Amino acid sequence: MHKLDDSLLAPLPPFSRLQSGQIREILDQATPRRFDAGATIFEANGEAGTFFLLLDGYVRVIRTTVDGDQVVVLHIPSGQLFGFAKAIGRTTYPATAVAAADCVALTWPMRLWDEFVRKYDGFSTVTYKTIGERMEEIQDRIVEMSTLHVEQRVANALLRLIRQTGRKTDEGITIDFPITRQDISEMSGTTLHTVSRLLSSWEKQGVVLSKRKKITVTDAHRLVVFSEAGVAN
Amino acid sequence: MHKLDDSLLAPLPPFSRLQSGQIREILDQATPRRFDAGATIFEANGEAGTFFLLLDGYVRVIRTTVDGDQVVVLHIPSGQLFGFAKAIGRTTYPATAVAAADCVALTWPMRLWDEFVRKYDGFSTVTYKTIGERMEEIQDRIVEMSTLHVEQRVANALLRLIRQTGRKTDEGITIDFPITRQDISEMSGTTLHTVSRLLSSWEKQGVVLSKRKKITVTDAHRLVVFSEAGVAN
DNA sequence: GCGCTTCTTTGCGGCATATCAAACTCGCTG
DNA sequence: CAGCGAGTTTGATATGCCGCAAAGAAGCGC
Repeated sequence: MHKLDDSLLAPLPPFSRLQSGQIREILDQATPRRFDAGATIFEANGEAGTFFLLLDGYVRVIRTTVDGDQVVVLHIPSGQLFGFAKAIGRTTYPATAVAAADCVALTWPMRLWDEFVRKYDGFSTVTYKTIGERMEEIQDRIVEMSTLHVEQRVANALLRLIRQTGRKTDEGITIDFPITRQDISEMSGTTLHTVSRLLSSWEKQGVVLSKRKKITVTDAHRLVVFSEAGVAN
Repeated sequence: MHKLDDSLLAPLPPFSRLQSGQIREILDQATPRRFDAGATIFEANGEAGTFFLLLDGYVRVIRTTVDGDQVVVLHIPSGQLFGFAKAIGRTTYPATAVAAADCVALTWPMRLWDEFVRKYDGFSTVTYKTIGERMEEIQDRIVEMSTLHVEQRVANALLRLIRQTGRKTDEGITIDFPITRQDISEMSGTTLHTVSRLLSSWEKQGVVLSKRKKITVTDAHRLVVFSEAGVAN
């Protein structure tokens, strides 16, 4: 394993206010890890012994019900900290994290969390801002689920994906990791069948372009219309 | 306004580790305020100039959609801090807070937040624990909304209410503030009609007892069964 | 290149819930 | 205590979406 470079962390929000010596210190205590797409990074209610910084890839945070249904709570883009149970006064992880794509992450033992918060200015501020944003997002989800129809929710899920994890291509904006109809149904509280039907219909209308495990939004504006329009189609 | 007593705060989690002198300090900077049931305490996206400690009553946190639908995000019981936008890196409130019952709260200007966090040991720890708990509750709601039927969601909403804001009476556990079918429908993502039908049916079965704006759960155990049972009734 | 697994599409029927509509009841205020 | 508004109940009807079923594609390993 070659030595980790300072420039890896310097531009990221949690570390942006730190001096290069401090970043060195933090890096020296980190253990880099790889996760293959689909791998479980940590399990809900598991002992929270480690916190993570996602360097590359995407992480999907899910919860599983007693009878096996999965619900996607949110997606974490690279550059963000995750698994910081200690920051919210927990000793176990509140949800399961799986690698949505191949991932590279730095990991630290949780006991360093308090030390980081104490020693590094801005570290906790930025983290709590992230928590606030995630909280807002899941609140939006509740409002959506309570008030919108399936079509609108799926449109919103897609819009959220391209906003957070989208990559521009010449055809439009594509979701940067393999994602199935099933995944999208778990994000929007519906079934893979309904998602498939919607995507087919949207594809016919030239709003999206989809292959197996691959979705590209070609006309985000129209998709926004679908996410707002009530019953129309 | 008579002088506030130390013993008001001493037993509450955010202050439990503090010495009496510190509590005095905190109290001297507080402004007590009353809110009538139904009054708006603060508005979503409003300038977050104040944070609150609820001494008595219940606060309902809601979000309103563009077309006027309301969704209840959570209820805050007395003894908890709320409106601490600064703690999650915001300058505006993320949702609207209304008094579900007549309320008494202590209020502080938001600029004191950082000072409190710095000066008072355990203050921030306890707050972040609260945030973690609320986050978990909201996530549970998402899972519920995604996987459960209306009957189960309404049962869960009721159970949550009696757990968090319930008061024992000789007939069962009663929700300690006036609550309408409409309110419950806004908590469970359904309509007041459906809630009314469910409550009627449960009342016939002797599980709840309800008057206008008043609900008492007489058989919580059976209600748990409804919250778990799939299609049965 | 063949077969297997995983993912996707599409049709059909049923049902859980929303929606519409209207009457009823409670508790206030004048 | 009459009149009113807010909250509740209940029925009838409509429909969005799920659940079931089965057939296609697409990718992967052997």
